[in-house]
Amino acid sequence: MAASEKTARSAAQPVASVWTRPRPKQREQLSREQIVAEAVLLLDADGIESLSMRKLGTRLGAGATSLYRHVANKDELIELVVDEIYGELEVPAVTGELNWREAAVRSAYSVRAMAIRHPWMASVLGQVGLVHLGPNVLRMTERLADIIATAGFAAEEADLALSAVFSYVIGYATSEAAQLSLIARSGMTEEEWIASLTGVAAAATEELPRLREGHDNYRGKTAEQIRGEKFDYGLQRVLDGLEFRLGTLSTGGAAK
Amino acid sequence: MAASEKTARSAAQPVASVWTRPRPKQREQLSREQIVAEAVLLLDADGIESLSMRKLGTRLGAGATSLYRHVANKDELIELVVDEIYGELEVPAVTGELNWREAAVRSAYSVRAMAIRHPWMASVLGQVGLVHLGPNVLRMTERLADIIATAGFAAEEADLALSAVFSYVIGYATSEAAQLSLIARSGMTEEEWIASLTGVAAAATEELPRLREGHDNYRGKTAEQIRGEKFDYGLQRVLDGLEFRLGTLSTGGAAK
DNA sequence: TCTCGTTGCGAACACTGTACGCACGGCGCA
DNA sequence: TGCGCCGTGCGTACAGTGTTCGCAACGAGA
Repeated sequence: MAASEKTARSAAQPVASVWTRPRPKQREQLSREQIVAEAVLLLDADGIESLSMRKLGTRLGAGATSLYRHVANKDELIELVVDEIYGELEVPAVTGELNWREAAVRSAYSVRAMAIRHPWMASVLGQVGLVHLGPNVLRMTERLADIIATAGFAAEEADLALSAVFSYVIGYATSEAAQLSLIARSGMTEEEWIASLTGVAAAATEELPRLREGHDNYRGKTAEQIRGEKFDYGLQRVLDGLEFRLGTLSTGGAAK
Repeated sequence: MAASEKTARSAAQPVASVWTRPRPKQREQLSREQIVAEAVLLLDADGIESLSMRKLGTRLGAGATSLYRHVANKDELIELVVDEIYGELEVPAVTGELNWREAAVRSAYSVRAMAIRHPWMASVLGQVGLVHLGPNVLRMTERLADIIATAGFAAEEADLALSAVFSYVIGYATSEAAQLSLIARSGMTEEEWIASLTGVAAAATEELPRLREGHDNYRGKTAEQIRGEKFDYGLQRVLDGLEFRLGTLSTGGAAK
């Protein structure tokens, strides 16, 4: 729109009247925060492959290349966006009423909710890694480490334990998110999608009895229920494993 | 271009000699297998963002658009590539000498090795999901389900247990792979990269004591050792959790 | 020998990320 | 008040991208 204003100005109205002047130009400043926020909106709405600098620019009422005054790269923009999203996570502190396991469970569910809210994160995490440490990522990691430490892990083991839980949660959540965004792109509901998929795979699974067994137990539950139960089951097993390890530590036996 | 070549040919060399003939044209048939294999080579060498249809075409001595005779899409190509890589996994069967836990460990290590061999898989898995079932993915999943089943999980729980292990392994391996490919792109060695990173983050971690603690325990080990130990620790905890669950099942108590 | 389906491929289109240089507005200083 | 400068927006341009379309050439079958 800025373009049309300008060409109209110079072509149709060469006279420099006050009224046809370039328009006070608004000059409404862009800001990095604004850009990141709008990028999140666009990503949530249309997914990762629809994020282009030009589209983002016009959404902000700005030219495409204006963004580069506030952001070095598209890659840098994505890093900022990732950290922004990590800022949404709720990692509770361990208190008298909330033991470490409950705190860990809540944090895990917060991560999963984040992945479902922003399914494009799945495609982005594999590219950017988890290590590009924005302030929010750092803060969250610190608080998670705190939960693990209060569980009773010594400093040299806490990092390992944290990585165990986090890997499970991220692995499950990103798989789930990737699947959901795949479904969304297909335009079906989740149940339709699963039906069409099992229909196609029925022939293939004939000589794959185990998979067939697994799928038969899902009757009568919504797909969302299943996903939730699956997540919780794995999470409880991981935490069980860590608690078991704590037990062997306190009784003096050093496990492998 | 073809037009100019052709006119040049017919103009400068109107005689239809055997040697000046249009070239037997080679016509060396492309095949889907060839294309996928070359794509894997290119991905391994230069990473995901260097995979373009034109580049892949020229590598195969073919025009860019010729590939579309054998592959519908770039997306479809990537699906094929993913399945191809899954075909590399070694998932042993449970035997008398190899109990389920050992078989699971070997499978897990095979997945991790795959992710390190092909770090671009990390960026791709988040986009394509794990569900786009090529034959190799199906076969592997079936064999993993088999391992879990022989562990003693009933049909309705086996799927949950499988998902737990798989999520952890995928989560860890993709994080690791993403980190490694990030390092590779930076041109440093892994140790240099870590050093530069901790240097930058030193100021930030001052008020984040837990993170600082964690990092101090890594002295005297190579980065590769650390990654390996971390992976193994989490894996053992997940398997511990599943074994614990098996115990509560056999003694009759139904856990939450 | 002729025809037909299959395959390769050049040209073209709509987009992408991004470098460059110009124009403009507000701010500090004379 | 005037002036110059710096930060900002943005038009233009370039090299690449995925993909479509239509043409040309080939091998096989009639």
